[in-house]
Amino acid sequence: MGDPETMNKIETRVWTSDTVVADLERAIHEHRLPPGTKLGEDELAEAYGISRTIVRAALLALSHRHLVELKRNRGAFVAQPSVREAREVFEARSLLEPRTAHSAALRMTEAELTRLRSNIREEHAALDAGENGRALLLSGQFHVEIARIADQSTIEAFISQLISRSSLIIALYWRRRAALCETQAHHALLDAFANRDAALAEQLMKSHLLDLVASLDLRNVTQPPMSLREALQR
Amino acid sequence: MGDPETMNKIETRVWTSDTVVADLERAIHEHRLPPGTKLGEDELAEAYGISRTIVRAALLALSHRHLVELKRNRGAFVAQPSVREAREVFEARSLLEPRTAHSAALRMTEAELTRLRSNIREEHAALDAGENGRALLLSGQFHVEIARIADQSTIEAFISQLISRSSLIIALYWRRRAALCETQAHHALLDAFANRDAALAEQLMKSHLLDLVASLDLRNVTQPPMSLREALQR
DNA sequence: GCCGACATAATTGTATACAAAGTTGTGCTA
DNA sequence: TAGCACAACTTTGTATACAATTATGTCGGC
Repeated sequence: MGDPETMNKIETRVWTSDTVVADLERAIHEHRLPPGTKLGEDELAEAYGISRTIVRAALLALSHRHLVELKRNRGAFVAQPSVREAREVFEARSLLEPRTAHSAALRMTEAELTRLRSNIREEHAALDAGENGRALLLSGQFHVEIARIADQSTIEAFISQLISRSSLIIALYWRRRAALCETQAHHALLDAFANRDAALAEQLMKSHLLDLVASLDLRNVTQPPMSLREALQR
Repeated sequence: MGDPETMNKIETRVWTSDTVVADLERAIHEHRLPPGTKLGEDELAEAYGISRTIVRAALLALSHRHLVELKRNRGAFVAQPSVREAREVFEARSLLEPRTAHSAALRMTEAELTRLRSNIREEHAALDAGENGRALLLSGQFHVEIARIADQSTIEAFISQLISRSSLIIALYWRRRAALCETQAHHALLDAFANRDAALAEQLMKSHLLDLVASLDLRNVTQPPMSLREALQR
């Protein structure tokens, strides 16, 4: 594919294992790299202008977060969560996020409220601009931000992972319907936070997650591939 | 240090990244590798009879589980959770494990009950034999087994990680007192499971975790090192 | 005698070479 | 022509060589 210039990322930046992980995770979260996409080591190494060593470390990290599936002697692929895994992810979220929202409501400061408000605003703007991937990323960041405000970095790390995996789940199982319900739920949560109503925030988060699961098509039919690309690469 | 034979692991076994991770994780969990221990790459590579490539992958995996801390250009060390991190780990456990015990109670079969009973028996035997490390490992496996029975592999993975980290926390902050309370709590849980009393199991797990935190000395004094070895290697 | 700078050694970070496994394409046979 | 076997190619797995960074030990100056 042409000369290296065309496929390289920003030339000046130094890519380390962590920055490559962040870059790939973002791309996955935004659905620029859909589930099942092959992530060849040489391909990535050339794209980032680094050696396979760093790429492998990044892919290993992503596989530990269940965003990438490593098949021995076959390569790395963007993960394709099963229906089972999808249910499990949202089960885990339902255990973690409502209580975390509760804690966050009690610790919320004005500055943090402002941050959340601007997040919702950006998400809205992205939706209006038709940038669905970016909107989904921002929507996820809203949830992670709440965990951060709760000041529980361990739980935050779990939630962050679950949110990323949720993005893959949405890519696979989302049934196109109302896209606005998301931001509405976030608005409601924000009001609860603004009023420091922890109990309400907890309840709203719980409902929000149930709504999310309900908006998925988790019947076992058409389970694994859902795209012809997968049919040939597995 | 002498000829390679003396420091090698079992010669016949083929060590892969995953098996090395499991081996090291077990050693950490059993306190054979106490917090702060330097894990040199060449040292490990020679011990396992593999190259540094595999060792690095293993250390990377362990760092993602927060069992090993990687300091750039300094090396890998068995993690030393801060008081803050200790509190966070048990906060996360308190969100995950009680509900998981609830689910497990509803799904418990006779075979699984037998497994849990034998686990408690082995833990008792280990304690009697003075093998505290092994007892701690078995105690942790009891909790992970419950998550497995609940049939939620995603939550199980989180709990498994938290249990391993708890082992480090116990190594650092355990205040020597009653050592038997552990097995008593597990016995009580077992009875609840045997009676399929999900509500009771949930409550018992909640109490058990509170007792565990209470048995730790999480005052901020003497926080980081706690051993002279650390004083010089950081 | 104590402190700082420089040289040396040890350890980790990265790239690359080679080996192993898998995939694909071709040609032979039935 | 369909199916199988073999060979060439591609991609990943592992080891190792080299570079960069940090730690250590020594020497000289104050």
